[in-house]
Amino acid sequence: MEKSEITSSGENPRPWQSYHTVYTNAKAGMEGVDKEKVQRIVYEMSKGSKYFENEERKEAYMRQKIETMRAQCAKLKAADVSHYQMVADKRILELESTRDLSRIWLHVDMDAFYAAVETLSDPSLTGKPMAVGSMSMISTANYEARKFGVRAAMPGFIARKLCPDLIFVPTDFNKYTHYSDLTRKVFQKYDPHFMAASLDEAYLDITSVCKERGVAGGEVAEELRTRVYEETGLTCSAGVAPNRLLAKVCSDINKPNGQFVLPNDRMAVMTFISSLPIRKIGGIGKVTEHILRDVLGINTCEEILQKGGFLCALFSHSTADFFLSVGLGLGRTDTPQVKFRKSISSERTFSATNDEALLYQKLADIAEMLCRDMQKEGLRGRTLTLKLKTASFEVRSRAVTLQKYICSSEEILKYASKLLKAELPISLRLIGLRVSHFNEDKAGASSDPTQRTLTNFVLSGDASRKTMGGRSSLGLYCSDEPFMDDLETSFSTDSHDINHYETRDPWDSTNKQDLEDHHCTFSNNIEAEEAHESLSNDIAGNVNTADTVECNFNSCHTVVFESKDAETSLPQKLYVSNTNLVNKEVITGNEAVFSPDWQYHCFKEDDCKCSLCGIEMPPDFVEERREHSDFHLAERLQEKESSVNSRTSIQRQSPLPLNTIPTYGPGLIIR
DNA sequence: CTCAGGAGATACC
DNA sequence: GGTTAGGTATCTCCTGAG
Repeated sequence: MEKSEITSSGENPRPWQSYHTVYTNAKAGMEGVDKEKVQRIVYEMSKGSKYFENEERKEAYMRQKIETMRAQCAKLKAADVSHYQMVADKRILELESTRDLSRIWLHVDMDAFYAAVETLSDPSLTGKPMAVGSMSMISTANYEARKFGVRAAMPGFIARKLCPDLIFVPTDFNKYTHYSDLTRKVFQKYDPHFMAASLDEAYLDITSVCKERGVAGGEVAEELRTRVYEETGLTCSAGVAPNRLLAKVCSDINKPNGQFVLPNDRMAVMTFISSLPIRKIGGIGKVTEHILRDVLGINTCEEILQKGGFLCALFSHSTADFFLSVGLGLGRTDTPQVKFRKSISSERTFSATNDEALLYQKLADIAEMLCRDMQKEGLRGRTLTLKLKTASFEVRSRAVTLQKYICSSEEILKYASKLLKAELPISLRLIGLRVSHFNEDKAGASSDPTQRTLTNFVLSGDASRKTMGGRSSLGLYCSDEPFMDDLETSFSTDSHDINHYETRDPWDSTNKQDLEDHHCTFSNNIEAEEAHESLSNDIAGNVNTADTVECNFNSCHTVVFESKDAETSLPQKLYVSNTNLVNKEVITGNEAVFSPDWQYHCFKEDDCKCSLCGIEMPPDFVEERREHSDFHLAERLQEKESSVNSRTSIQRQSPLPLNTIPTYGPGLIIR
């Protein structure tokens, strides 16, 4: 860490040098900037503010972390050092053996995207320093503004100080989405499975294009950039390399409106990576850069390999692996087939207040916004996280995982209020809400088969393996394709109607018929006690839970049936995973292996008693009855499956018809 | 011991 | 005149339950 010199009087003549911000990192277009001046202005504008004080706290925390790690290093004996060196050497060999130089990846990055789009719609902005954003935060600055040190993630008032003539343009996502779509149409022609990383960035596997046309990656990149310009009037930069991690680094080299090609050659890669500052690597940010530099003296990727032993000694397995891969210039070369959203959130900053009525009002507004966003995508989740930022910029989060999936603003607000209540009194400047753990998402799909939910059981189609001494579905399907389990989660979006018995509300003590609630967790004792009362009223064990399902279900089924969504009344389709049966028995219009209305069979109209097992449920337990029916459906599937057991070939394929593949907003990969 | 969940931190655009 | 975003993902560490 660079230390500012201290004068004999104890005064630090250049205190700004030790004020580290994210925007001191070199960015394209900022080469000629007087960094010292920028840092001084940033420091002076920030000094004394609550934000600044918080940054200092964070900085102190980081320094402490660094000290601790240095001490750890110092404690290592010679024997430890050689041991970890061996561990690292072995790991490096293993990682090296995974090197794949067969693919050609292209990373496209639009130049100052938002700013460029704004200039397109208002040509009078051309040549003038301009930033998209507000006085509190800037999203993007054009190259004229960057000359002054203005950049993304910088507050507008500081930017204005750096560049008094700076023009501010408010963000307009509709506009950016429109242009983003235009660029994506071009990308699609080069790689129909391209990965959109955000509105303005994408990864394309151009291996086939290069082979088919007998041209080099650089030529394809040139052509693609020209076409993007023709279609949109916007320039972009590109990087061509053997993997995505390197392609991303390469696209930044000749920005703006340029490209850089790294050949698919091990020597070329190693030479390229050796002198590369670690901060250029995606995933290594301000903090990691400082830690690696101040603890181990690592500045370049080459030095990562030299310090491999220490990295293995200090960091977790996965983190050390990541660092070593970076040192070797390795990165992902596969094309994930699906990538699903794992959470959805909404947050707002406002002027700090401790007025409780006001805070609840803000909370209600956010719950409403989040609910709207969730409805757009038909999402329901069971974990709700409240995010708070205090007036002193301290960030806290409080979460609760429910036994049912929620999506209405009333429900969100109900639980969010309880979480907030426990924090009062408090002065806040931000409130946020996040919902995660969507139906059967990856995190919800327990790897413990005894904890699997009914849906998971049906969807994964692997039920039999448990009793047959086989491997879990993850093991079978995902051994060499890590995204296959994502594929399974894909069904979750539409599957909330065939669900398990986790419907109880930990805070609803009026629910006398609640089922067992072993997995619910609470964020604070008050609520837990309240819920405990409720739990004591439970009639436990009166219904078989999904956990008890015995599994003789051996892969290979696609079942499609429709039901009505309880909230929206919209028909919901559920696709149960499958293989051979896909073409033979199912996809014939809306026909399903099991009749669509089968799920209601075990409860006759107005009858609260299950015709199959005799269990009774109260008249208003509509949802619960349907879920109970689903349970029997699973049993039927199981029986059906045992009769077709001989068909074992597993050819996983997405059972989602094209038009049902959900599309997501910016930042998500659409496959 | 393993797993799920909670909390905080980090990173990227 | 004061003013430092919003959305998503991932990792680590910790804790309680089974």
